[in-house]
Amino acid sequence: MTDPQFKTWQSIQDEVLRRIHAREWPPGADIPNEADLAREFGCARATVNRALRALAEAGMIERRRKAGTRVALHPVSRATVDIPVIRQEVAALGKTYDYRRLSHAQAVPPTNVAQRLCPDAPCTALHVTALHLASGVPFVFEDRWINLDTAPAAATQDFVTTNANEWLLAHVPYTHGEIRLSAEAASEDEARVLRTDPGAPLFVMERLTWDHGRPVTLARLCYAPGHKIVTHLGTAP
Amino acid sequence: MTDPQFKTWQSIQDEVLRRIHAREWPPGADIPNEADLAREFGCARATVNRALRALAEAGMIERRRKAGTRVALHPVSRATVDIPVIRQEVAALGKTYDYRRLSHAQAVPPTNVAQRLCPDAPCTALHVTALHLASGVPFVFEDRWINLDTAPAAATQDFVTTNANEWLLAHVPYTHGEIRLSAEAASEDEARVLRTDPGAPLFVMERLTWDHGRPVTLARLCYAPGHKIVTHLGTAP
DNA sequence: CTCCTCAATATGTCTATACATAATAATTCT
DNA sequence: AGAATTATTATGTATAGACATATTGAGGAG
Repeated sequence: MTDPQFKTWQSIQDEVLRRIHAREWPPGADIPNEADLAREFGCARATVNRALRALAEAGMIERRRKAGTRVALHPVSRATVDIPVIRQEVAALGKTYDYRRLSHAQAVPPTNVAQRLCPDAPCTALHVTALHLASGVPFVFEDRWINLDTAPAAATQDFVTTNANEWLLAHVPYTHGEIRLSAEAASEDEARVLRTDPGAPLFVMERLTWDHGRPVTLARLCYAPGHKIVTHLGTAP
Repeated sequence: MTDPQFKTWQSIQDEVLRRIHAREWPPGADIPNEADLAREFGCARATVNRALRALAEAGMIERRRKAGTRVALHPVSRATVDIPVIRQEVAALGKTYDYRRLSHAQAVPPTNVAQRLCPDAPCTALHVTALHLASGVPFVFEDRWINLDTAPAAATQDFVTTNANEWLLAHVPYTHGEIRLSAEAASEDEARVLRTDPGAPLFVMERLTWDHGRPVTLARLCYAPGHKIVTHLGTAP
């Protein structure tokens, strides 16, 4: 049953997707193993592996050693979000970027922050608040805590001219992070800084980054009203 | 300079990341080609390719044929968001899922919808609004348009018992999509349906899916106040 | 000087083979 | 029977070699 029309891993990926959509392989079903598929498609196992691995990364199928490969029961679509540095985000809008530091102090983080920034022991932290502007208009209000145990070099910076995110990107590596997105009503302070009304719906992004299990920084970014984030599903943009 | 300590593509990825963080290869710099790196690390070129490809997918480096590989100038962090079917989202919260269709009609989409759902020609579309509930409490208000030229089978469905998203996932394949996230103030209608106050900050997700260049459906999902989306940066969750 | 063609080059992919690893199934021991 | 050990199996990964493909840059024609 060697079919010479499937030569590239992309074409194999397409054929597998077709069978899933056509319900030849319904959700939850096991699909043949790589060796059998390679024989059927008339290609090397590595090529089948490449195709199936890509589909697994996209969340369409689930793979486990020995257990085999099965079609995902609930096709979780996995979207990728590009999160640029704010300076770039502003530049992409064709506006001029400006940055203003509002406050800067070493302090003991409040419990809700400490819980995530230093869950194990009490830590010293740097608290920085700042405003990012797009052509003079408030764009993002940033409220950031930096764990000085993980990033001691940050203590030497006052972040008046250099924004904290860019400095950290350049000087403190991180291995992984977590981002929480939500909609929240503007507080009195946030409304004043962002020049909007208290209660206005704000897009809020909370970022917590880690370096090999050690928390680096927790940033809360409040976007001015009207901000949108665009992400993509599937392969092509 | 063959260094036998780099055997797996993961270890090579780590080493490349280390050099990027250590500024041995600063942002924007070209990095050696695969063949040279393979020689340096004492491994096969395919192994280096695997490592670099993963880094490129993560947005850390940029690769172009002939031009070579360079460290990304602006380290856009690329986060992956898992977007489950709402039924699963509710189930994951330990609540019981319920679905209620509110309206259903074939109609000519308003211009702002038509612009995205059928940019080329006027099209017939199906308009469905529905409410998703978690343990009886309004969870998501859905306002969806379905392009009947792309998905004619949808015209036979009334979506009273089957929710449109799940039916579409099961019957109409899509190749890619776009998701827009924003925070918006609840309108009168939205507030009434979601049992909240007009002006309350709502997390809004607009999804537009395509099948080979043909728009399938445009869905606007308004989450009840308090909803958060969590995403991950880097490899490990 | 500009446009075009062509060769050089780095990444992209495929193949065949081999071994590693995780997880299950079968078997043996207590 | 129940626990511990071993075998089996499908995926995960590494390798060397080959060819494909996109781009760039140089050289030549107009």
